[in-house]
Amino acid sequence: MGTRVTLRSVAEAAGVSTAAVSYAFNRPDRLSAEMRSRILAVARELGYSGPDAAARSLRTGRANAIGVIFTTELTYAFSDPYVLALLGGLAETLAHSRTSLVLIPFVSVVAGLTDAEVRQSLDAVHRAVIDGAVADGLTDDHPAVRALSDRALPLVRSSETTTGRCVLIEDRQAGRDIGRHLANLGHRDVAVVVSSPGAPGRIVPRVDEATLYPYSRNRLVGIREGLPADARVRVVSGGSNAFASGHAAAAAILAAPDRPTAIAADSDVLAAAVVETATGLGLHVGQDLSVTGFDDVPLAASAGLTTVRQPIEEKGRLMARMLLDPDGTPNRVTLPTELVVRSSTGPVPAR
Amino acid sequence: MGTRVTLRSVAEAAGVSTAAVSYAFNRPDRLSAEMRSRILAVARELGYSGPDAAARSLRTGRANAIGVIFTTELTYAFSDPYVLALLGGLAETLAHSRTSLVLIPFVSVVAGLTDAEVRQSLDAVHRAVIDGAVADGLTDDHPAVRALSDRALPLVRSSETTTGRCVLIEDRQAGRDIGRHLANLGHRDVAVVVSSPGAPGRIVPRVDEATLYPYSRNRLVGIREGLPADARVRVVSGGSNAFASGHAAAAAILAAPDRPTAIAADSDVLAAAVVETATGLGLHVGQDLSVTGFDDVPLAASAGLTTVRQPIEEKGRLMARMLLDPDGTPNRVTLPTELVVRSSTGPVPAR
DNA sequence: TGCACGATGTTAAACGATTAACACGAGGAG
DNA sequence: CTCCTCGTGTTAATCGTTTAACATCGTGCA
Repeated sequence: MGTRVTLRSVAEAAGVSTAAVSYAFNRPDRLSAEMRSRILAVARELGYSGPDAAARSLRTGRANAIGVIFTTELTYAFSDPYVLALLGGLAETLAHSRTSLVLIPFVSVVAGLTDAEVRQSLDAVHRAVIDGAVADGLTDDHPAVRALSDRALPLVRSSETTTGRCVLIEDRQAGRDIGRHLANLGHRDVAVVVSSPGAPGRIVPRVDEATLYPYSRNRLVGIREGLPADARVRVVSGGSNAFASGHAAAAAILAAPDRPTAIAADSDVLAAAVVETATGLGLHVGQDLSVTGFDDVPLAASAGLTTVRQPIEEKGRLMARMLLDPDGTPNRVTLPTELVVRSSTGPVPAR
Repeated sequence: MGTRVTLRSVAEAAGVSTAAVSYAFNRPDRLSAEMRSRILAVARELGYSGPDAAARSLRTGRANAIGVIFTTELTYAFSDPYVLALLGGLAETLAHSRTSLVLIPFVSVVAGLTDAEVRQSLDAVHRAVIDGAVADGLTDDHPAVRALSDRALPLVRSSETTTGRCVLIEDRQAGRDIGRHLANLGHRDVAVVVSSPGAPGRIVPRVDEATLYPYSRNRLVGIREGLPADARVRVVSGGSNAFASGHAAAAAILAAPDRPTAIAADSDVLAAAVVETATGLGLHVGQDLSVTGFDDVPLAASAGLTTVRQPIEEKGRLMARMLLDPDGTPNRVTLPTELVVRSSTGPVPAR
């Protein structure tokens, strides 16, 4: 009574082998209908609810689940439209293959984490029972990525990697599109708000640019290329991809006496926050100040943001497919982006 | 070379027992520093990345993960602000206990699913390696809930249950608040848009009300109680909790020659869609037509929706805590709600 | 009649780890 | 000097399945 019901106890109660019970649950065709229903009857009677998930995973080597890990902490993730679109894409592909989505909480690698905290985070990565993982925006040397590839799990990433599989967009080219668009409008003084673990509003010195997320860095390089050589570009930390961070960054930028004529943000969320802040200061966005975003999430359209559209859901679908069917899919895919011009950008004001 | 590196192979290579290797990874205090570092060195050399997750789960009986299952399909879930808030709450509690969140794809039980599809869905529930689960809005007799409780997993729900643990809100009381509010404004003809698996826009006959989601049913009962006895109440299916469904339901309702003076929706998303549709038809919401929502998600404030606020994130936090610490938390909690009046409701138009 | 074959069960070897229980030697207390 | 304890390491049982390989038997076919 105190002991748990297992495959074995069912087998004993039914007077058959454990193999038979296993087949009854997994391979109906291997058993006569009569035997099968007898076994299932006994199982039901004993309150046996089918093979144990963990044991099954161990034995078969399959978990029927894939992990997901983000640059941002899980708690924030659910308010980030980019992440949501990606998850939506993943879920769509997974929906009909009885594969679950395991969201691994990873305390993001901001400064000042104790060793113990990092270790505990990594522990979650090690203990996740999964067949593969999707890592969004993480570099090769990110501890979580390392942990995953150490585990020899199939891994699909959304940033450049020489070793693994990835789904990319041309961040640099997209940056160039933005830079050129602003240049054509006459802008020569641009602030770039990058997603970065630092405190929002802080100026990112040139030497630190190497530490930015790869996509941020690439976009930044592109923006510089798209602008004339003599343009001024200041790089400002946008903190996490959230409204509050965007507000803080915008406030810092707009408080400067020689404020820029345009602000290019790393995401639509940040850009929308910049717009809000600017509007609050009495600025007319699209005239006094131009603002660009990135991603073209639904928010962008309603906020009238000029932005770069990337097919996020398609990215998710593709990543999932690359994980589920490693042989039927390429190692590396680059998806197209497109500059979408709306009302948040306009000619540089006549001084 | 072809064979996988395991705890055992490391032990052999290092000339120690498997126990020692296990301790090296799990219980540093059980080993001398020297021995431990020697073992870790050998492990690194062999490319051993730590104990296998599935084996560990089997042996310890812990998965370090909890499952989540919704009434809505996973693909839609990520665009449902209610779900996102709940997930946010869950994640918040889980963040620091190295527990992952397993999103189980369950093909929702709409009509016309083949047996095979349902079975496959249930399979995902059976195969999920988890320590417990959160089920949002599902009844006792939902197949997925049954599967979970058969597995004898701790389960926390957000709907009334005699047997298990749950976090509730007073749906009926909240409904009464809405009904009374509308009654005070003079409304006597109200359409209620309920979340239901049926096609949006369809009238739900009285006999079918028993099949609604429990929270829908309770709110509906409350609304009826809040309205005068002679008021007319028509119940309309809102389909899934998405804008498109809301539009369809609203279109159907507003097309009727004797259209109601107020529409009470089961969620803010549906309500916002109703507002859009009505506005598109030239109606002035708050004057020509009153609309109420439910949840008070961020969307509600910007849309000016009169709605009932429920503490969704708190719900999530609580559910997670009840799962992680079954002994330190009560079996059953009821959270408060509050009617929030905004501009989407107003006095019934003067005929 | 003989025989190969499909259908149906069983045997038993993994899968990769965790952890009581025990063994052993060194050092401290009495 | 003896006994107890503490720190380290090992032995071996166990977690609950899956599945190749084999045994058995009734059948259809030449």
